[in-house]
Amino acid sequence: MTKYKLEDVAKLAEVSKTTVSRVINKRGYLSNKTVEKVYKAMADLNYQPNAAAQQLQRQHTKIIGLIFPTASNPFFGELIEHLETILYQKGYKVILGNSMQNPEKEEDYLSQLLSHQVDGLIIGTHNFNISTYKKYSGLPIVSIERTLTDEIPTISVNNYKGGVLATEFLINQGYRHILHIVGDISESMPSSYRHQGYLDAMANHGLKPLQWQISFEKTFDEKRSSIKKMLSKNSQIEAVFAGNDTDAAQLMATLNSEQTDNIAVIGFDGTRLMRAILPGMASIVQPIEQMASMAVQVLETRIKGEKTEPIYMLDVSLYKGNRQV
Amino acid sequence: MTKYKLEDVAKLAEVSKTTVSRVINKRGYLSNKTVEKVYKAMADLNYQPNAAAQQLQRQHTKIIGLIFPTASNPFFGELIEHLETILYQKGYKVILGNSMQNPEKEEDYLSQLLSHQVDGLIIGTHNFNISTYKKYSGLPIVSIERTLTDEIPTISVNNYKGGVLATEFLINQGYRHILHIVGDISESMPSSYRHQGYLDAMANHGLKPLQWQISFEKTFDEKRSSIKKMLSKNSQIEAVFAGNDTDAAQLMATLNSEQTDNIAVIGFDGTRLMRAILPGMASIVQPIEQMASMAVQVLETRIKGEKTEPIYMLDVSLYKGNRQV
DNA sequence: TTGTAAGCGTTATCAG
DNA sequence: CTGATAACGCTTACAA
Repeated sequence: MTKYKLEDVAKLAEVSKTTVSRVINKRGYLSNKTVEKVYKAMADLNYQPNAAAQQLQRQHTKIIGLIFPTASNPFFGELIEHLETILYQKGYKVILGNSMQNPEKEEDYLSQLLSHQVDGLIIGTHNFNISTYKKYSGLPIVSIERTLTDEIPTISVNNYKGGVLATEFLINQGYRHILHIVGDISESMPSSYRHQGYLDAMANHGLKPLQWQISFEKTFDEKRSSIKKMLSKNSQIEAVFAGNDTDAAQLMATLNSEQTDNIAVIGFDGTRLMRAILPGMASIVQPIEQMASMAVQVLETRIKGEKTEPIYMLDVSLYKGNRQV
Repeated sequence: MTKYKLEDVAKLAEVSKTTVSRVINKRGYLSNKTVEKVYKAMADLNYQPNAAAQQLQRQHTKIIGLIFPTASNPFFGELIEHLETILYQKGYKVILGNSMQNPEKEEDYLSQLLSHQVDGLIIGTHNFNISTYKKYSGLPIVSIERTLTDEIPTISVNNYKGGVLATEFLINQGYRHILHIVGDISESMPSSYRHQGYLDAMANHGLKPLQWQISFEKTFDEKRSSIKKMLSKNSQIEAVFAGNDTDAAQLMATLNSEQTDNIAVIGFDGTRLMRAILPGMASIVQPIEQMASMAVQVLETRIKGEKTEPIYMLDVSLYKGNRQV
């Protein structure tokens, strides 16, 4: 409420500002008597140090910036939650920015946050061409599932394997006309390898690939129309491998309402939420918590100025879905 | 990368620090010529002001703290996303803290963030007794769906009406044995009024209330066991009003897997996500975006030091669910 | 229209 | 063991 400063504490404890600072930071030699006096004074005033002053002096903020498309998608929601949890344990706070459908905002966050407002950045989005990121190379940035520049390390999963796993899961059940719903296609998205996995698995079994594109940024309403159009244009399909779980779930809802639940579906992400509320839906599960802790670990070595690998790839696994909960 | 300061820009542009500061903040009279020189110098150096120094001087941070149980629940995910979007437009950044199952963390965020690290706080959680909050009264805090102290304004929805609406929706379909799944019960949670609405609606129709408790903090696995137990102990029930959508969805999944889909279910929250992937599930929808903008609006008047109401109540509506998507 | 100097609240250096 | 004093990088009177 009323804002006290070091000086007020010092006065009350009848010592100097330096001494107070020392007891707060537990630095140097202090007599027990003064330590106690100071603690008492701090408690009496309910003193809290001014973060801005500390940051200015210490030259770091102990804040990490998180830039993701949206907090409302379960995958990002869970990722953000894990990141915050891990970072908090390490003494960091977290500034969150949602960049969805707003490249200017993304660039704004990048430049503002990096100017002494955060100690590092974890990015799971990018609406720019690589060149925009070039000027940030060398800074403590880690990217999740995006390729930004050669300098910025990427935390990724084995998307190719995921694509193969999903496709073969469907093929093994006897389906032949299998469609793949792809999201945004860009070389900077490792998720494109899911598509390659699908393509290769289909080819290996002599099957003809079919695909449909639904951009991640579309609203649910737009996605629903797109799904319906896809269904009406591909009457022969028997199974669908969706690029992510929400698309898969929306597809299942549509099939359900049209009594065509003989079409098999598999998604991608395997969040806790989706497996809890749609346990019957198969999915490729990403190790979200592991991705978060790897991202933090790599970011920390970056902050220390140490060398990191260009890419860290984690494993995925198949969740077959289970109607017998 | 290399960190430049005002002085470096000033030197390059051959003016004083003051002048550079003026052009950055567009304050006072400047000749076009100097303005341009300065802009050029800033661009050349890719200069970015030091946030800590600005904050120290200006005595505000333009950061708002958001403390919520978890980012991974769709309701909070969407709420957080809307809050971030609105706050960003108003020039604020957002520090996010998840407090779930960690009261110490919550208190830590409270005290740390309020000490000059943020200009205000939006809180959607509380693991404490009211007294802990007393010392923060008067500070720029707004709470969402929690009652903290008399001093802290609450943004809430008409939970009572929601409870009535949900219950009557089921009654009107002819169900008589209707169970209500309640979450955490505490006077500080306006959501308790959902329960009261249920109770009153049942009584008005001469029906006997039945309830089951599932704490919000439980894991999905724990919730699933609890749901199964509830089902086996209440074989006579025909319909369930769940306190939130994820519980409702998990219940539906369980019913589904046990071929007992003759039990009707209605949830509470009505997030975009849930309505998209489970369009068949009825729910009471909260106006999440409106709650976010109301929270920001009230917080801003608090920051200005102006008076606010103790409570702001928003309306809810019934989403009947729709199997014909 | 521009510059000088003081001050925001800490921490670090250097004396004592 | 403790205390002056000078930074940290910016904004803002007050002068010119």
